[in-house]
Amino acid sequence: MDSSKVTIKEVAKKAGVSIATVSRYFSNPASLREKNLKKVEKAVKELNFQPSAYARRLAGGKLNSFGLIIPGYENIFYSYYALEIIRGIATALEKEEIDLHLHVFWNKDTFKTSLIDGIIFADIIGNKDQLKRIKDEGVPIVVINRRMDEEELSYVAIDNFKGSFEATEFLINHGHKRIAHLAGNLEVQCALERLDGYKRALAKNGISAKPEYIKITNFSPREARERLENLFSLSEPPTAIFCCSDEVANEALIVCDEKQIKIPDKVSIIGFDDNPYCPHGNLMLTTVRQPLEKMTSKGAEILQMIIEKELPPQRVVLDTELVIRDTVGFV
Amino acid sequence: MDSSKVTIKEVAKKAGVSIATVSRYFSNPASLREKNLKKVEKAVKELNFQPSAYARRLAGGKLNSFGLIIPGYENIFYSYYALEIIRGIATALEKEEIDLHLHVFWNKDTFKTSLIDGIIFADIIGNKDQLKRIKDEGVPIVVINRRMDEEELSYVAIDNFKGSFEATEFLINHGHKRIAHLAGNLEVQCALERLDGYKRALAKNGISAKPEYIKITNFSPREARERLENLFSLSEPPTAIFCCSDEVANEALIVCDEKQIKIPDKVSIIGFDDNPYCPHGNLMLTTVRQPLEKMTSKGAEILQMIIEKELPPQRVVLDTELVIRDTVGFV
DNA sequence: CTGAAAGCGCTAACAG
DNA sequence: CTGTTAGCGCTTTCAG
Repeated sequence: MDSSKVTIKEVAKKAGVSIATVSRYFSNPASLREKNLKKVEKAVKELNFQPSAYARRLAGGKLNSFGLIIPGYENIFYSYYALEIIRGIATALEKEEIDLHLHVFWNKDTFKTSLIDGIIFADIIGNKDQLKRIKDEGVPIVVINRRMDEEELSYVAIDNFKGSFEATEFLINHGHKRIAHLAGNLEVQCALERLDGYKRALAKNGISAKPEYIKITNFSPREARERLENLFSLSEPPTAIFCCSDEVANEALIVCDEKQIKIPDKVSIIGFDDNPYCPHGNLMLTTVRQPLEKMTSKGAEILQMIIEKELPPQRVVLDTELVIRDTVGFV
Repeated sequence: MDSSKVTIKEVAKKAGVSIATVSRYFSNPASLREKNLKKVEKAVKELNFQPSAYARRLAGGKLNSFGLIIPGYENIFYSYYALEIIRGIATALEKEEIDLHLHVFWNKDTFKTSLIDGIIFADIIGNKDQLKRIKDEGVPIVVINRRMDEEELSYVAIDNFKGSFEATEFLINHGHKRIAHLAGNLEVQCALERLDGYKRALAKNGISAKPEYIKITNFSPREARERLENLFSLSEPPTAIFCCSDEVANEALIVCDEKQIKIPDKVSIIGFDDNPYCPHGNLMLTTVRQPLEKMTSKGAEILQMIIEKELPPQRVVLDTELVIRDTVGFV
């Protein structure tokens, strides 16, 4: 029953045709005469033949396998974000019978491009050199969750600036003036954009951004907790906190709980992500939803297009959506 | 800069040696003369050469790529479980510079075994035929999270029976007699084992298992909610609920919250998983922790061993650990 | 529409 | 220790 060695040759023999015909059966069945088609079909079935992907690739074909590279930086790989990306891409590719070759970039660039037809980068954090190398090899690439205008590259990003701007204005429209921002690591593009959106909204509405209201958390709940302690011990504590992620916002909810600070009466909170894994009791978090699913499906789609026909870099920026729930009140 | 076409031939030419020598440089550098080694090294660097994984494989080498097949059944792929498996395997393989080829089994068996050196199955649910086919092809296999004693297969499983038994006895030792069980889908082996453990603990302690206390939830919080309503409307509602997963247990906590049923005073609850994504406000769930990380690392390790040298099926069963927190009280 | 034949890039005997 | 050579399984001209 060991069919591991079934090759195109045996199929050809069994079907009484040449191996070229068997090959055509897979690549262009319409070009076969009805009779031969049937014969090959039968032989393939009986031998349980599956063409070897690598031999195929070696001979110039496709592997039907996309790479997905996720930065290991700051445990991004262990975050909700990474999870959604993996799911989204896998789900999008499934329809096309394309497999996902998952790779985490820790610090050495060990990715083997010979195992894939194209690559999706989930953000670029600390692996710019890798990106360059792979690009130089001529491998089709799509970058996700990050604008890449400086390069000749396709990307699908999210308008973090706008999302952040809207969220902050939402707070301002509720009468808040003392608005803090728990920012992410500013080496990460989206964190920077979110900070910018926040600042811009403040500026536009004539509120000066106080440095003591801006805290870097690196997206980590634990660090967020420290910054929060800080914020609440200010002589003029903020009445609203705009957080770089739901995980951070969730930590804020917990800290407020502990301190008996009533939400949204005393403090308003907005998150970013719309992460379903962050439900805090009965309080539903007001947050900025990222269209992660759309981003991944679009990314997968673009990569396929690029591979199919040579195209100029495709650039897509997706809008976020403010999801209004329970954690913002009027001041 | 397009190095996509750099082959072993060009490296050989540049280094002034034969392609065989270049090949040896990668497979067994120690066999080269110092001088040639240096020459090849230099050429490889300058040309930025990376051997083609598929050509290598075709010629009898390894791909250094493991497949991971996750059943799509009942959205398992979208669960905490799947996430942990992916992370665990990817992390374990990273050290060995082995890549992960991720594949979700939805309903068609489309997995291409020619893209991997070996396969890890994350449970077998609805894809027994696929397992059989791949096994027949002679591909090295490890099954994770499922005993496979009926087959000649390696596996790393978890002792669900024992974990469940201990949890139920823990409840009994707290004086509970009316203990309900929210079970998972019984087509899933671990769900069945958990139910068995529960029944056995009851039996051992002279408590008869009431059918109305055993509810199937399919691991779904939404279904759990319905069953819970059911349970609480019984003339003799349970004083303790042992749940098949933390997600289900979490739903139980929420429902109790809504119904103002005090935990653990009025009802005790135990989950299964120790899923960090299920924190319910300040109440910490008492639960059975599964050693998922150990399971994945062990699985990856075994697969490597099997590939290295032909071994008889390796069978490992890991213990769970009861994590005592806030949700179980005396009756 | 079909078959023969020339590789794709690499490994692994086999000679030297 | 190193080079030569015969494939690995498949695709793709090129004739027929």
